[in-house]
Amino acid sequence: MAEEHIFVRGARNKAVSCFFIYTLVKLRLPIKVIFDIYFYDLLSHKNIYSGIYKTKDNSDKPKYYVLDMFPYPSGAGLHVGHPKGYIATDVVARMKMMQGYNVLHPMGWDAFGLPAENYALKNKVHPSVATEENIKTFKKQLGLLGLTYDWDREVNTTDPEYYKWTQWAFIQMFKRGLAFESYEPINWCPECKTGLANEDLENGLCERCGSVVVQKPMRQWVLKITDYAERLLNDIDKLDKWPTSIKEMQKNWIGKSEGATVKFSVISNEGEKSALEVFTTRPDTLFGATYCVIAPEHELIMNQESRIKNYDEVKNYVENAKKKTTLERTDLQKEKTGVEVKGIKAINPVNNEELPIFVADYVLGGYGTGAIMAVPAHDERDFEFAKKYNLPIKRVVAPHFVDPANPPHSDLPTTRRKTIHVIIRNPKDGKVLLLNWFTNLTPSRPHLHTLVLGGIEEGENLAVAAIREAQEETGYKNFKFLKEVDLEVHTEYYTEHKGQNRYAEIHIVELELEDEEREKIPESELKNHEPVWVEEKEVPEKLNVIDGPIIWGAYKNGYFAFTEDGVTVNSEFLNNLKTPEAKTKIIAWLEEQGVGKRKVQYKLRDWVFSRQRYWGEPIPLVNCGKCGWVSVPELELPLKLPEVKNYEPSGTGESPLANIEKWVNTICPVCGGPAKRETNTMPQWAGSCWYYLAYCMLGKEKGVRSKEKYKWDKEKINYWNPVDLYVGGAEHATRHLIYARFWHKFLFDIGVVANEEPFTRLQNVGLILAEDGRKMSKRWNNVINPNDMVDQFGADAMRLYEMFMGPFDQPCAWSTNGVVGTRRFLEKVWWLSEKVNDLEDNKTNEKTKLDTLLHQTIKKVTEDIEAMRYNTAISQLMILVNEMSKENQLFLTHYSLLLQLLAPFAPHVSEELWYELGNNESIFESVWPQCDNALAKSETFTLAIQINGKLRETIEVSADISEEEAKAQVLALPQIQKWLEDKEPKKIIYVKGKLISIVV
RNA sequence: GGUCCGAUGGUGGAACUGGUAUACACGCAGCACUUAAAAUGCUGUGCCGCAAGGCAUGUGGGUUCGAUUCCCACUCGGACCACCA
Repeated sequence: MAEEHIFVRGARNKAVSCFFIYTLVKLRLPIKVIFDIYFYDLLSHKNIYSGIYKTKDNSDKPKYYVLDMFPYPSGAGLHVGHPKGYIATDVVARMKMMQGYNVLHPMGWDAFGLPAENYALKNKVHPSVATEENIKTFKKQLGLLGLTYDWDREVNTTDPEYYKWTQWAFIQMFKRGLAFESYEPINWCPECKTGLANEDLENGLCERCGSVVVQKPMRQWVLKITDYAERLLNDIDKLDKWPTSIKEMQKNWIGKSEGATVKFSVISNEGEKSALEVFTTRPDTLFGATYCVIAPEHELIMNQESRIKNYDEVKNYVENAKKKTTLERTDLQKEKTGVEVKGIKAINPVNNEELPIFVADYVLGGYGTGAIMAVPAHDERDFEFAKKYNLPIKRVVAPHFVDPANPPHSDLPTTRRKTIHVIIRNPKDGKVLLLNWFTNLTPSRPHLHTLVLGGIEEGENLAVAAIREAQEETGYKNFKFLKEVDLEVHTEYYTEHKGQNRYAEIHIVELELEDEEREKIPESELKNHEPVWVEEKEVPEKLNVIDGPIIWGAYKNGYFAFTEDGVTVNSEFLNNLKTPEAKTKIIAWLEEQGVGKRKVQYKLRDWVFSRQRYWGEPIPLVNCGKCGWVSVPELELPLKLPEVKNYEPSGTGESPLANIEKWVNTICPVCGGPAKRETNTMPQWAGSCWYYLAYCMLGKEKGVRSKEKYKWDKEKINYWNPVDLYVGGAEHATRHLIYARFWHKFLFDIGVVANEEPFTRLQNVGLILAEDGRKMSKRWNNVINPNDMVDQFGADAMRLYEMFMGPFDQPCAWSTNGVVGTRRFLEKVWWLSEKVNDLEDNKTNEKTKLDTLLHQTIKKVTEDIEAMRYNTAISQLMILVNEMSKENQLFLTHYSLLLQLLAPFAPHVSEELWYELGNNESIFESVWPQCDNALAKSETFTLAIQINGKLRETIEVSADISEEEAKAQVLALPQIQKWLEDKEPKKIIYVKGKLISIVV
């Protein structure tokens, strides 16, 4: 009842505001007319809207479930940015309603959380009291906007009747081993005095309060979301109506990597053996491992005092690492540090090399096995560490290229040979000698430049080969060998001048020209290429072969960590295999030898599900000395949050609930013996994991009243789900949207929901920024309150503006001037009603220009709302209204169609005008207009005429003009003749319905 | 550093699978109504040029009869992730 009342008054008081009355008065209309316009339906039509926003669970109509991410009812109330998403779903809901769908569009409150609890701490009031107040404010604000929410289906996560089912799902997980107790060190926020999940961190800081988070080992409940990692990842591909950005973010967050574990044996100075297992995604580089690194938390250093020679040093390092905050540990500017663990060595299983073991905090305890094999040649972090501590770097992967300009011919055999590339420098002027290849030899590449290069002959060393090639190809006689560049490159290509496929194993040597003494270059060389001296800075540009940049880069900057795929070298039985094949082969070998196996690793961690705070769902478990952890019997649910005097968390890792002895001490539901309740509560994200199901569990049918408020009615749940359209902020990509997908998949597995994914289509709302381009915040004093906007311009103008301001999913700065614009538009629509002349209606069957525009508008608005391109839908409506304004009178049918198209955006004004036209039922009970394609089709179109790609003329032609006719008409035009200057057109391109392009 | 996205008038933005760049709105200017102002209506509004015309979609190249749209390189901005082996 209440909201119907608001609705009717909304139409009068808000959309048709005092401002409007003022206009009427100014126009000196008789007072009675003003009164009529303003109050008439309040007196007599109060009931025409009743019931249309009540959702029915049984209907012959197809269902449409449109959902908003429900808000946390904060004390600050809504600002103008919050309702953007709600307005958008409301537009869709209203259109779908008119299109004959049974629409569910509900709203609720995600009300557990720290702000309410902190408020309670400060003011000594129960969090539920403040929450209730805030909800009232929110509801009032939303009510002003004329949203279609069915408030009979309002949910609240803090309602015991609601969290009963949150607890129920937890118990199901517990029973299936998906919830387990853990003592791992976790993120601890000293300010909020609670443990946090990985998802609750922002750059190593607490997402709530911004405090520095520390690692603290403590007892906690953890949900095994990693069991679902593979399915959560794979099913992303099924979500074809989700934005790709969100899908990418989820993929990255789950972070699947495929690799292997490798067991290194560890041997102490005294000959004692143990093992060290590492995880690597590059088992193919095993021959290149030059040391191992373990995380400071690694068990190898615990209880090993006797074996580790420098135990004090190691212990000291580990202690320091523990003291570091997460922020310090992940600071990338920081240099890597570490300490060698002396007295023990790791044995590389593949070649029995003894490798030193380091402890360093660049290896994370919580990922993989907490230990790595370091391959500095092919990993940037290991490379950095190895450089710093002077550890050996052994290359085992060579970059591999296939020259795209001259790929090998598949019908020819390939000659493989060791090749030398020679960088020759003249010390006098610093120039570099390149070979310039003759164009007739390399027609596919007219300006080919290479280094001096050639094959290494049997028994030749690099220096000898380099000097020999340099002499032969350049004629200079005296060179000094400077160095070999530390890189081997493999390149495959086709030599045009020799007609062969080549596979070159390239070694790189630097020579210096000693003097200018020079012989004539042999004819055989000179017919292919000529040597040219090039300024050093021009080399990168000139050296235009596929392997040029990497070779020159290695020469200039020295060796770098080559982390890409390539070809394995220096690795015995793996030699000459490309990286993927090498991986397969080494994994097979490891498994055969029993020293390793294939392993898939995820970045996603298990979900730390305990909070040491008061305002959350109690975890429904009891601990019995005899039976261990036992779940609360389902019949006793909900396990209600007890009243407490002091909300202050102890900070010791116990929740405030621990102090309530009466509540804590209970009896074991299994053996009847004494037992203690779990005192941790659930995290804020728990309640939002299934709320979209709760809306479907609430429906109140006449005469059917269940004792339970929420009833797990599978029929109803399966009728409405999955959600057809889900709208909310992108910031939930890796939190709520992963948790909810996990929770839903679990519910699917236990057979209580029918589909595997909860949200069919997801749409992100772009943030509304303040007029100054910053985020709206009390801090900047730039918050705009929707209530003020509604008072000043009316709810419809505000709704319309938020939908018009830009693409829906993009951030956009607020502009109150923009609201003035949409307000003006609505007034134009209002005054158009004066021009409606129903007597003339339908008397003529002639198709008018307005018919065409109107039906084009129907098509565009329908498609645009469906695709959530509201800004262009509204601009089309504006075009239509501008056209209608030019007419002296309007047909009733035309004007009615306009109102129907406008209704989802501006429900108050449209409803009112609809009534003024003499309709007795709500505009939202009318049927959404259908586009008549025959009417939408234009009789003529503007043909553009281009000459040499430039627009020169446009002419209006009949829509069904033929190609020949069009060409003839165009060529006959004197303006066009002028451009052609008597020249014969080379080509005439005709694009139907668009243009003619003449090439002269 | 990685991944993704974006860059169009004074401003927010439009342009379907390559086909008339700047729709729609804001702002600005002029005119009408008014004693005046506001409101409203009409007209104009990318840049250079008297004009014919030329130049313009971050910068530089390429493909094409034709590129805001496709390809390559770069610059700037935003979002997310960030020592994940």
